[in-house]
Amino acid sequence: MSSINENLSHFFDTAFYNKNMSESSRKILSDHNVSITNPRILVLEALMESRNPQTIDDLQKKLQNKVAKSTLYRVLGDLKKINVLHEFTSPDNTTVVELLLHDAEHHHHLFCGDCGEIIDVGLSDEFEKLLSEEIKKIERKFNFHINDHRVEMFGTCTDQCSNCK
Amino acid sequence: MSSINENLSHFFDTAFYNKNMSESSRKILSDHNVSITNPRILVLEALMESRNPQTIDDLQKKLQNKVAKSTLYRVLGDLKKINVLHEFTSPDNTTVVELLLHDAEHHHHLFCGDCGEIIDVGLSDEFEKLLSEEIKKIERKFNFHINDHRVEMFGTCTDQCSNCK
DNA sequence: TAATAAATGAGAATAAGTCCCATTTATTTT
DNA sequence: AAAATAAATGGGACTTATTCTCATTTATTA
Repeated sequence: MSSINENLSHFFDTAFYNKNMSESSRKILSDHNVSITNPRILVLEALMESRNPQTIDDLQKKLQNKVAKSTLYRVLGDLKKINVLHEFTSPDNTTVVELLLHDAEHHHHLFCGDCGEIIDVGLSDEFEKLLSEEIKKIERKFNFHINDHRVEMFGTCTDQCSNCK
Repeated sequence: MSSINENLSHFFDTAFYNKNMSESSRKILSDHNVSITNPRILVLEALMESRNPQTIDDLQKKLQNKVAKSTLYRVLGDLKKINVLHEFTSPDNTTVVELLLHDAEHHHHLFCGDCGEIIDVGLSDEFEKLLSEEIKKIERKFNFHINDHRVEMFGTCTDQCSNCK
């Protein structure tokens, strides 16, 4: 059975271990030649605060009176541009965002239709290998160049989601 | 190499073969105990006109001056409720919709980042079987009940998309 | 430290989707 | 088949998420 700690691991197994979030944030920005500003640090910190994907609304709440709405959207755009942020849409059509740190493992998402929680899920290496093979077939068949893929799983947590119990 | 005809096949291999779209639309509605109205027929016809997923905007253009915007959304909602319509979001955050006829095969989506085209893709039976196994593992691991899944693939068509050439 | 360039805040503008209600259309009853 | 009832529609107002604008502030460079 999975635990929050397991989900957190991809953050804490990293070079960021033992650094505080502000330092980590600065490093992310400087590593990508993006100027280091307070709003950017605050947004990155908010993103780091939880392991799983968050809604824009979650972020806005965390950043109330600290970062303007327009700035929040702009900073998220900046982070997408340097590929440290992944944005997607949950089945109820809410925009959701998560940090993609350099060593964050390739993963997929599990959506709870009851509470809306979104959980990062890794699939086995063997399976990913087979999926890559399958994708190569699709590339040939449709004459496409495929550079990314994602498996989304939809269901309901029976007792596990933090919001659901 | 795939062809449009192959993509169309899941429509034309069906009971709808040899019926016109209006008849098919009526049948869909009556089969689901939904009252048969003109706007519903028009929306269903517009949905049947193309094999691949369409944006709401595509539909609005097809239905200009025939179905009010509010009605279009309402009818799409009705069709979702009776499970003949699948709605999802493309990577550029556009809402996209496709008919799910009773014998439409389980399939996935391939997104072209250049032209925005979305293509229905079937994966091999063996692969789907392995994916189901993998999903069973996830259900146990996260204590979830998973009732649906989707593989999304992102890339660029090299010369194949209808809009791209 | 001054000059220049970039980023921010606040709110106006836009766009997708929903809601409301008077009218029309479908269904049921007689 | 017509009248009565119930459901669906059109049109526009409303809401909400996101983007845009521009004067001010903050960061970077000289």
